[in-house]
Amino acid sequence: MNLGVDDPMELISEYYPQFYTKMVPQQGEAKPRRRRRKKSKGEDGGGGGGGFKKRKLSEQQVSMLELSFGNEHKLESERKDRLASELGLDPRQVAVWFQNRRARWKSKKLEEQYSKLKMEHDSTVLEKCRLETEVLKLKEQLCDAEKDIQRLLERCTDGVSSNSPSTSFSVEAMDPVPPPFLGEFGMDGIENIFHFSGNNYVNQGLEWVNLYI
DNA sequence: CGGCGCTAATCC
DNA sequence: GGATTAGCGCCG
Repeated sequence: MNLGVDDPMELISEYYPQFYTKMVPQQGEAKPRRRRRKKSKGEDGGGGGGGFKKRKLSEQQVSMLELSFGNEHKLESERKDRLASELGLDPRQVAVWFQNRRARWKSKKLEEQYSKLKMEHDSTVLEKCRLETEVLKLKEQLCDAEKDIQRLLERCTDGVSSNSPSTSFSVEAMDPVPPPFLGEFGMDGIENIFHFSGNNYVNQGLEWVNLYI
């Protein structure tokens, strides 16, 4: 977002860097002092003493580096050396600054990805919930339709001789026990139901169920 | 070599 | 206490 630079002087510094940075003496004075004590390993003798103050880069230096980073996150050694001399820094400092900056950029991007993923997840959970209630609703409709069918069948078979084999046709077609692969949705005899009721809404509404079976 | 991860040290 | 600067070790 912020390509940075609210101060026009910093833009000028892009074109006259050596001039500009000369006016900004390193606030701690003291030339870049590396070699810092850390846990064990390779303590090269020499002057390795104690009082290293950590010099902070000046605002101008940082904004120049930011500008440069905005153009290109990688730092080829030519650019490194040029930047270093323009800013009056050790090339190593420039390299370190870019490394740290890349690390910050990466973790920021990671965080953005995370929150984006989280939002997607949340809305997916919401959608799942919505679909589950829809399933419930449709199951209820299905149940009602089955009851209607049952009632109509009973009405049909009432006045007719009960031991005629021809009367059992639809009752058997309406097997009330769902086949195992349809179990959860109880879609037994579903074609018969649709033919019978001609309920287009239910028909369309259940189309998606086919995706699950 | 330079990059990166990890981490200490330091600044604010 | 988070941000910044830097050292160290490892990898390609």
